[in-house]
Amino acid sequence: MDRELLLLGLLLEGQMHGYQLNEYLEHTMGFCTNMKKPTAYYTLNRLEKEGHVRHQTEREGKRPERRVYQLTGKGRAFFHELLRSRLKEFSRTYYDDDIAIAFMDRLPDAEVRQLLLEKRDKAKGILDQLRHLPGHAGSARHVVRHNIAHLETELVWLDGILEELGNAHAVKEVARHGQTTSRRRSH
Amino acid sequence: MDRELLLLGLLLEGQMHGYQLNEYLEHTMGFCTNMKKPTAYYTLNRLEKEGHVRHQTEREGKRPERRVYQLTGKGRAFFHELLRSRLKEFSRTYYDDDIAIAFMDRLPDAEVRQLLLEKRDKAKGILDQLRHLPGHAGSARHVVRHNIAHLETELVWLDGILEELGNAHAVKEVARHGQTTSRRRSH
DNA sequence: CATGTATTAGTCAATATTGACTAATCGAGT
DNA sequence: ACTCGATTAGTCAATATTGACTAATACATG
Repeated sequence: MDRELLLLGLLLEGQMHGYQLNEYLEHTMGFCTNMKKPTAYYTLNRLEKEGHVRHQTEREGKRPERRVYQLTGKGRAFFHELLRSRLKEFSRTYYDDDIAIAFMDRLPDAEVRQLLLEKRDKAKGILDQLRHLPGHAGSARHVVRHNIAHLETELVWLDGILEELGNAHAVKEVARHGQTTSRRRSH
Repeated sequence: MDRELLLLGLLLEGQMHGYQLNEYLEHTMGFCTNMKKPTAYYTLNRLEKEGHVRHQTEREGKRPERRVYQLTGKGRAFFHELLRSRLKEFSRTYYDDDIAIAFMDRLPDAEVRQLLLEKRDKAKGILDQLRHLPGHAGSARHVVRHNIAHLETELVWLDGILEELGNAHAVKEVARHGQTTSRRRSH
């Protein structure tokens, strides 16, 4: 993901210390990134080395020292450059789960059906979370709609596979009623 | 992505040497993974260290030595374990491009419109490639349909944004005709 | 006042990923 | 016979990512 763009974008709103940035990442931006804390610090260090951000240390009361980061002029320009380039590129998404799907015919249909039902539930859960997210303002709204749209597509696609598997199963059930044989061990 | 599952799955079909595996990855599986060569070798080494695959070296003619990899019994069991676990989990996809979308209101609408039109073209290009892919057999068919479905969703979503931007622009044009004032600066 | 738990603010070692490189052989054209 | 580009088979150094850890303060509660 575009870690640099994200951090620069957050700092564009005003200076922040590391902890605030990570709060923001995990809570407010959690619906569109999964960047972890050490990655944020790593990226901030890189941005600083390149002169896009700078920091001064401060402390509040007797709490540990903080680094308060802020954008430099160079950083602001870099943000806009990155933003333009990312808006016009399209980065193809590869779906992690596709690998398993590609090999699913290695397992008996009935078992695959059960497993995919579990997957479907989990996807549905995430979709519901997104739907009940407090309404985001501005462009963030598009991002929420984007993720909802893709999750809906995911469910429709999964249901398609499940139906195929279900029908195959039903057909087999019917066939079993017609003849007495019991077939199929699970490897 | 699930590099281990993919390599084990390929080796399930029969032994292969490194070059063949990478050919397969890049060409036959290119539509659902972007694993690169060094990653494949790295993963093979790990799988070997764990006893899931083994190799013997051979050479054909005077070509450089090859390592021919094959699954062990342990590897076969591990494949099925991984497969079950991946089929039932749902791994949330985070879209790289969302970060830029979240910040798009930092640029003037008209420019964003142009940039997103470029993005749309690129997405459409990939969709067309997928559509003209030679028909895959077995479960691979689901994977192709999966990716096509998501790309179609992507286009619909992009068109939604473009229409909003277009309309806003149109409204602005109309408004400018009606009154003389020009409103709305970006930020 | 002692103790446990949450918050704050990071670091570090281990792992994963890949662009760029090496180095040999082969085949086709000249 | 020689050269040039393609094929074959990897390696390596650099970069990116994160789980697990440290360490201090604050705050509640018996």
